[in-house]
Amino acid sequence: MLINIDFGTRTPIYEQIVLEVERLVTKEVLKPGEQIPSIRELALTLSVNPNTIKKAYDILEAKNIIVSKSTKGTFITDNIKKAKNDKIDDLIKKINQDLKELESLGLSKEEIFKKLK
Amino acid sequence: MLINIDFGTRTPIYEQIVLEVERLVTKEVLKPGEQIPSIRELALTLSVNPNTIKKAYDILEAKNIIVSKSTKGTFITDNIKKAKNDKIDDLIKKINQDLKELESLGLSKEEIFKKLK
Amino acid sequence: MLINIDFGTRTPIYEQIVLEVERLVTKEVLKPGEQIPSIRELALTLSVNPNTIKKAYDILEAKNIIVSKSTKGTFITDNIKKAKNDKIDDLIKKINQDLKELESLGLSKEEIFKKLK
Amino acid sequence: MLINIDFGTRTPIYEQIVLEVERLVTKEVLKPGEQIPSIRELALTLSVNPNTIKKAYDILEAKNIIVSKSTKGTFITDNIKKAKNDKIDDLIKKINQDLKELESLGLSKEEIFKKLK
DNA sequence: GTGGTCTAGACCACC
DNA sequence: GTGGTCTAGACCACG
Repeated sequence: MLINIDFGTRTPIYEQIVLEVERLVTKEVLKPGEQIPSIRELALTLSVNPNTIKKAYDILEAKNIIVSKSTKGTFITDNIKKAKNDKIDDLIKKINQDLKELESLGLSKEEIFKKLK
Repeated sequence: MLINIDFGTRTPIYEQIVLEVERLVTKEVLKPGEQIPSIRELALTLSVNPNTIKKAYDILEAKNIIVSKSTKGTFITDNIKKAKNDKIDDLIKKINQDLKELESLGLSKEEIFKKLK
Repeated sequence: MLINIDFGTRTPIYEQIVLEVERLVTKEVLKPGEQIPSIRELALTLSVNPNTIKKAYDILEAKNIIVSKSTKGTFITDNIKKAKNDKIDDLIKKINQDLKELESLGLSKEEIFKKLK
Repeated sequence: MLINIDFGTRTPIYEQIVLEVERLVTKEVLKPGEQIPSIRELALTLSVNPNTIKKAYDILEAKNIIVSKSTKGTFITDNIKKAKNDKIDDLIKKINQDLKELESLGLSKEEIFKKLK
């Protein structure tokens, strides 16, 4: 599982892991029903304390993104569309806030859109 | 000086102050050369420890947005245009990242722009 | 870490610490990636308040000389060459200013260079 | 009297005035026996508190660079050569320290002298 | 009164 | 244990 952790940033590691898993899910790299690494395994590959992985998995389970079946392993949930839509709404909201900010700095919509890729 | 602090948020107080001053400067509410409240004064009006204000002012000074003249007070720098341009560049960069993220989630440019205000 | 502090001088303690760490880095006593003492530890060995060490470390971090990783410790940055070159440029600049000053006092280049070691 | 003061620097104003007068004396812009501005006059032209000028003049008098004859005014001393030689020795000492520092950073004498103007 | 420095000590999240 | 934040309060030089 391709997860990037940035040590030395303010956002805690467990939160970064949550975000990374969400990212992989919404981009459909991880698909519904698919099994993800065990806590101990991921802890090793990321060089991170198992407690930290546990915390991240707990949060992901509370968000209905993963489900852990004891002794069997941990799996991606079936109801993924909601996660994806939430992500999209979040991004749209962020962009709209930034656009508002730019306009309040005196830029016109045309000027802004010219700068966007 | 109209500064709103949200206690009980993860972003530290001193950082909120930095952002608020930057906001007031980029929106030209605070103008070059203008004197801003003394450390003690702002500490009182915000009900915050003077050391916290000092830290915020230190960061703003490191960013060349204000200058502290001992025994005289603290003032907005003359070269403010850079601060404003930096802010704009930051925002544009953030938006472009979010747009890229949205496209990688399968949305077309048309779909995205329809949702923007 | 061999740091000498001169209490009872006009230059503040935190600044002396910054200079000492820079010195150790430019002289490659401290090497990229190396861990330096924790805030509390250095505070104890120098008999100085942790807040003072923190301030020094903050400045060094702003200068890209060290990075603080929460719960892990504080480390020397990888891009040290810049720090070293900055130091050299600083010194050259200082010397050139002093040379100019000496010439303006009526000394010829020959007279000056005779006095240098 | 051409004196430049940099407000907003760590070195106190009275000290800057002392240094400036010394500079003018060693460069023989101000000559032995010459009268310099009264405290009140200089205070006005520099927009500085008279107490500050007083403090600077006191120090300059203690250093035997000026002498104030009450009701007559303040004058440059006759024994100026010492002031000049002190200044030169100071500068040479500073340069030698910086040269040593540069060598300890691994630069050879040739490399250093190539960079000097 | 202004900014600048420093101490002592507390609390927090994270691991 | 680590770094990060914050408070309370003291002292200083300067003007």
